[in-house]
Amino acid sequence: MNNAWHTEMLAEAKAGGRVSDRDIVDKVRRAVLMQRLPPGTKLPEVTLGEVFGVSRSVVRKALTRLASEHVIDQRPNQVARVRAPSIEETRETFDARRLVEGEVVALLAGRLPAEAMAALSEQARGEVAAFERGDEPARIEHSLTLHHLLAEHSPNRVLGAMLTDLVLRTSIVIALYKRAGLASCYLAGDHTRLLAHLEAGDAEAARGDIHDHLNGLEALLDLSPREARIDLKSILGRATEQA
Amino acid sequence: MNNAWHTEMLAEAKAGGRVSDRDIVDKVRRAVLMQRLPPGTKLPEVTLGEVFGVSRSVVRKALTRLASEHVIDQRPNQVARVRAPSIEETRETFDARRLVEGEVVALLAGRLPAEAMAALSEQARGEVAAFERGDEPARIEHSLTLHHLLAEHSPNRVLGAMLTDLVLRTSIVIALYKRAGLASCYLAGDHTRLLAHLEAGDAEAARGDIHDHLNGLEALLDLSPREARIDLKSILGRATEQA
DNA sequence: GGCCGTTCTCTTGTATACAAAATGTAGCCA
DNA sequence: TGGCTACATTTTGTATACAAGAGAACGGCC
Repeated sequence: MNNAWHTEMLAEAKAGGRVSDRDIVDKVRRAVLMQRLPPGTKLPEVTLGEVFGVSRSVVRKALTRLASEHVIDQRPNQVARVRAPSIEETRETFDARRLVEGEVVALLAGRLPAEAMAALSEQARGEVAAFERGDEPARIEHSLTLHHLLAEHSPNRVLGAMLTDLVLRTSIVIALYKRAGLASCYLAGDHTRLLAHLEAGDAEAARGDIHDHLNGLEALLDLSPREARIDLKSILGRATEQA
Repeated sequence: MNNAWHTEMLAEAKAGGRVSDRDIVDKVRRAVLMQRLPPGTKLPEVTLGEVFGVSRSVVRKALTRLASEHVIDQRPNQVARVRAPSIEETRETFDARRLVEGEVVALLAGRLPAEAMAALSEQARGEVAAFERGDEPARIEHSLTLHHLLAEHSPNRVLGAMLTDLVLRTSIVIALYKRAGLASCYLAGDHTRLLAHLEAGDAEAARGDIHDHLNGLEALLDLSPREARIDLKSILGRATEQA
């Protein structure tokens, strides 16, 4: 039984002091994003409770939130499991994000205050630096932050909230379906180009940048049906192994 | 203290036998949609528990789900309240729905199986009939079902789920901001026209139909800022009245 | 040897008890 | 009269106990 993540999370949890359901959500989400919790991993309520030092009440609330974020699957009378989005859903998630993020950046073009542009540029620069020194986790962090900033600054907050969700979901499937042997899902220049068009106020160019960026990202994934089956098997294998 | 809805819900609840969190979510959602629960109405956990004959555990789960559906506001250490979307959010919700539903119907054009088309037509016909006999609740029901069917048949299920959420949210704000004295928010022919274009497979025409339909709906609302203040006052008045 | 039913354990579903926070109220003082 | 503080009530946050269901292991049977 693989329960290495127990001790890892416990260490992080203790450092922060008291833990609330939000802490659990953040930690689990991060662990899924970083693939420390592979799809299919069971997340029993008592176990999580022991790990974080809280009762099942808090854990249950956290699990409910994680389910609404599409991070885990929660079925009645069954242990919650880390979700394994299908190939089909992956494609649909990318399509949805193209639509929503394209609209958001089009709305955003030429409207971003200087400080927001500066924050975005900082993330873009940080991503380049992290890539060049081979620090993939840090690069992902910067890239995620950049897109989350776009979502936060969306003039349309409803679309912004949707984008936040879609960014998380695409990140999860990228980690899941990243072509084996690929060190990084970095697309040089994409973010810089987008930021330039945003500052110039060219809405359609920005929308095009987003489309190109997401197409490029999707092309880095291995979404062939044959591989999908193999992946499914390994997921199921892992699931029983950790039961 | 106005607690008429207690007895009303209780009656409905008892009829169904055992109640689960899903039942509570459905009933409260419906009540909000039908404006039996005006914005600002407090929803204390114990009260709901007594009404439905369940403990706070179940109620809490239901409230969490309702909050994730944007039906209620849940703040820490505070009683849950029926949400009152602002004028600004109303406009943004309509914009988001135009984008998403437009894309969904564009994807759907020419791809709907005969049985699905038949189900959609039936709802459209039912809406006309309900309008003509002046049964507004039934008309709303048919209209809602029609749009939910569109969302369910979306080839892209991620967008479909988003559309389901947006349909609910727009329905709530329509009920909220409907111009006073307007008997119905019915736009004759809109749904029929859309269905014709869907069957003909004209994606862009269908997208246009959705844009027109939502523009027409939005035009029926009273979204002037001056009125907004008055509405806010009345909302606050109601909230204290029912405290 | 393989398949099926039973039991047994583990996990979730629900209810309740207690603690903490916030709100509302009354009384006091300037 | 107006505002403020202290108290009382209400309501949520958390933990725990018990019940019900699902899944796994075991034994019997074909």
